[in-house]
Amino acid sequence: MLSQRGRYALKALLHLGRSGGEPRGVTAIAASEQIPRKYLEAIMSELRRAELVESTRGWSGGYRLAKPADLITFGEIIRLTDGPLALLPCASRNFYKRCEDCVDEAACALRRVMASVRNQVAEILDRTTLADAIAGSPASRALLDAEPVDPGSADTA
Amino acid sequence: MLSQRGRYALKALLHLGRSGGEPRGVTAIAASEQIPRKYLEAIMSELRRAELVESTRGWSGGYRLAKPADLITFGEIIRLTDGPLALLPCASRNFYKRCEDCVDEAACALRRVMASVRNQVAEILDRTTLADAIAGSPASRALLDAEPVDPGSADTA
DNA sequence: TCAAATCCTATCCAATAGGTAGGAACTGAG
DNA sequence: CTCAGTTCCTACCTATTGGATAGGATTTGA
Ligand code: FES
Ligand code: FES
Repeated sequence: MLSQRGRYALKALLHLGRSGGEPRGVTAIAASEQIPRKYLEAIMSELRRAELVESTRGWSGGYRLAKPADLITFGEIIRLTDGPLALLPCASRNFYKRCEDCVDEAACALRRVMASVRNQVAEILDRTTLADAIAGSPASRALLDAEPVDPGSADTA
Repeated sequence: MLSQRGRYALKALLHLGRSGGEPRGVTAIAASEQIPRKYLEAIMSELRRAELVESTRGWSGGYRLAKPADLITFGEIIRLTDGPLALLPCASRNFYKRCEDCVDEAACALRRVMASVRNQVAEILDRTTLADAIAGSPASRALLDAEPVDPGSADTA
């Protein structure tokens, strides 16, 4: 399960994606998405430091996406807020860490299974963008149907 | 990421699966898998209460699997030790819980994406058994081989 | 009877999640 | 210039959880 913080971040970013390029204030987002205002403030600050959003202060300031919505993937957001997608450190690509107590990593049965899980998860989350989700997620729908992916069709961005 | 506890449980169960039907004591498992003995003791107790393993006490006692290794799936183990497979409560089948702050769940873009992730994860974990993993995971290998193209590299080799 | 095993209850500690408080700094409208 | 509305920053709080240990009661075969 991802953290509430991560869920809020995703909801806020989707909100921004829906709002075109207009800056939206934290207060507006918080009210609209039912997120505690002060908490969201901290989250947006983190997203800004990670350069997923840009901010303008003062008068009619607020936040907007730093990139087009079809260039921001769920994968990068979740990795930012919740860390690894993998179920085990040894099965993660971006946050790899050795399992101290596993004698032979290459032969570890557990790791093999978890690596395949990670691959499937990353496949979806790194391909699905905010724009996809907003549009009704055509990309993830293809994956949802559990058909082996046909490389020729269903091109995203 | 799953908890250390969950990882220990999986390692212990795999160990039992490899040991045929002979009971293995906690001390033996702990030493062999490099798990803190007293901690593993508590974990095994939980697995027994969940009827994944059976125990015999006294002289040459220990634990053994309560069912054949090809009838115990990773899914049920992980759900027991770490709860939901899904990334969001609203995307979980077995631990479903409504998102209080989401107005219209049926229209929630976030939920759609997360539901597709959950389906893929459950697909693997509910099909892969301890026996599969021990045998070199033929089931998960099939899924692993379905791994499509890397988004960053040249398409359709 | 004794040693080895499971079983049970109670702690303990550090880290994290989730959130709040209060205010400094910026910025356009008036 | 002033002011309201905004982001920004630091600090703090509390409950829960993860990970583990302590100490012993209970069972059981050699
Ligand atoms: S190497 Fe990570 S579980 Fe074995
Ligand atoms: S319904 Fe769960 S995130 Fe919207």
